Formats: sequence, structure tokens, C-alpha cells
Amino acid sequence: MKQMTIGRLSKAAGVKITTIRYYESIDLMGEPERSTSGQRLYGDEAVQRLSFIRHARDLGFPIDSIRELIKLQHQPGEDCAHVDVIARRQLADVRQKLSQLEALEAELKRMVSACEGGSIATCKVLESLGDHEQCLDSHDGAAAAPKLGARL
Amino acid sequence: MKQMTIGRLSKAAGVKITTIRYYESIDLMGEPERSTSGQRLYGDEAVQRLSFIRHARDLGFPIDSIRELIKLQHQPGEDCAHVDVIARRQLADVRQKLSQLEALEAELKRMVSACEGGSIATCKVLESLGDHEQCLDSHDGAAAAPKLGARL
DNA sequence: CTACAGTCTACAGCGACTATAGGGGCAAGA
DNA sequence: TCTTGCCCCTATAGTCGCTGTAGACTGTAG
Repeated sequence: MKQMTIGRLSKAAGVKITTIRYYESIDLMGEPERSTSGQRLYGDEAVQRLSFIRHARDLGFPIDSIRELIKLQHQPGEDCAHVDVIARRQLADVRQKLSQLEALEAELKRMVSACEGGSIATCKVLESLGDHEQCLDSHDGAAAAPKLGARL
Repeated sequence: MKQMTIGRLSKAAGVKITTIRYYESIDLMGEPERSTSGQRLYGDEAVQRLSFIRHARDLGFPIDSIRELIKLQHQPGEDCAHVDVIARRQLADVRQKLSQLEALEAELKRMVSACEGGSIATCKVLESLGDHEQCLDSHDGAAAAPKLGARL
């Protein structure tokens, strides 16, 4: 089995070199072997693992979820219910963000289409932003929805 | 015109005290007057400004855009074309994120509904994640789409 | 007077990287 | 042999938009 350097792994898995090193630093990727001069050397299983991580990240799974998924992968006899929970949690998360973004899209569209190209003084966009009829979420309500804006 | 402390401003505008101080530190809010004991004292115009900022943030405008918008507000004679550009940019941004999230939603839904509750070894979810047919974005393409995940 | 709520500053932490600085290693061409 | 140029190394700081913490001080109600 021939080994590859970090650059080749990076190309093979589609993950930047710096990101691979970052994943190693947070123990998401294990420590690889090293050449005599200290360069990292990876085998093919590293490509698999990194591709898995990348795909999960592309889907918005947070690192901690990916960590859980990898741990579960190594227990093939177990029930996959836990995996399902993680995926459903992620789906729910995505759906919540979707609905928030849809509301944003609607308001922004409304704002932009109201603009008739006059001067700043009569600008409908600035007017809309200044109005504080809080149409999205009542910020002082208990258990407020998490502000769209963290990861993903 | 009576002044208010930071706590009252916070309630009036729906922005946390710490966030107000943060906005001051990044020069998004100007420095307020101070009482003899050093407490910040705000007038009503601070409520307006902060509400404007909050509304724009709720719509996902990055701080730098808000800074631009505020600067423009103070030039009422100017053409509002620049404002329109900023708003449209934000709308485009939101739409791009929407379409990415929709793709994610579809794939996650597919994954989750494929799960038949067997063991980890046959788990469809893990299988999907392991497959690296990169169905979303080709990571090595030039000028890749910004990874859904930064702000907003 | 005593609670207790509100305010102050300064700094560290979040997530998931990205960028920079400053150096070493290694093969091919002049 | 030397140089060019790319790859790799470590360590640290920066990104964005806040949030949390620590420790001290102030203002007010009972």
C-alpha cells in the first residue's frame, strides 16, 4: 500500500491542506505516519475518511455530529437509530433555516421592489429598515428562535 | 430631552447590552455621553439607530453593509442607487443560500427516508455520506461557490 | 444600612476554518 | 553545483458577530 503526502490527499478528497491539518488538530482525523523528514504520509483509508467528513460538512453537519457518526461507524453491530437521530436533527436544522431564509427573501424582495430610484431622503429601502415593526421574531419572547447566523 | 441608560436603550431597541457595547467598540454606534459616574447616557436618536441596525442584522446584512447604509443615510440629497445595490446584493446572497439549503434539504430527506432501521453495517445514511459522488458542488472547480456556512 | 439590580472594563471563547510568517526538503534544469 | 520553484513544516493570529466571565463599582428601594 503506497502512501501519499498531504498535498495528494488534499486533491484526492477535495479538502484543503490547511483544513486537513486543522482536522488533525481537533482530533477529527487521527495522526498520520511521518516520513523521516517529518512529512505526513497517508494511506487510502484517509481519503475515505476525509471524503466522508467533507460530504457531511457540505451537508452542514457540525463537527461534533461528524465525530459521533465516525464513532458509530466503528461499531457496525449496533443499531443505526442513533445515526438516524443525528441525520434527522440536521434535517430539522436545515428546514428551520430554510423557513427563516424564505421570510428574509420575501422581505428583501419587497424592499428592493419598492425602490423607485429617488434620493436617499425618500428611499423606501432605508425607510423599511428604519421601521421597527418587528415582523420577524419578537426579540423579547422567551425561548427565542436561534438567530439565523451561526454555522451553515 | 431626557437621557436613558444602556439598559433602557437595550429594552427599547431589543438589543442586548453587551451587543450595544460591542457595536460601540466597532464604531457602529457612536460614543454616547457619560454620567458623572461613567455610565453611558443615550438620547432617543440612539433607539432609532439601534433599531435600524437590528432590523438590518435580522435581515442578514453584514455589519460592513450596515455601516455603509448608515453613512448613506446622512447624505439625504444623494441618489439612493447605492442603497439599492447593497440591498440587492443582500437579496442575491439570501437567494443563493436558499438554493443551497434546498439542495441540502433534498439530500438529507432522501438519506433519512432511506433508513430502514437496521444495523450500522447496513445503514443507508452512513452509506450516503461515505459515497463521494460529489453531488453538490465540484470542489475543485475554479471560482467555487462560497461554502454555505459563514455568516447568516 | 443593607440588599440587590444595574453598570463598568477587559479579556477569553465560540465554530470552522483561513491567512500569514518564517523556515526546511527535494527534484529538475542551467 | 547551484538555483529555481514547489511542496511541506510549525505556530500564531485573524475572520464574523457576537457571548460569557471575572471582578469591581454605582444607584435605588425597603
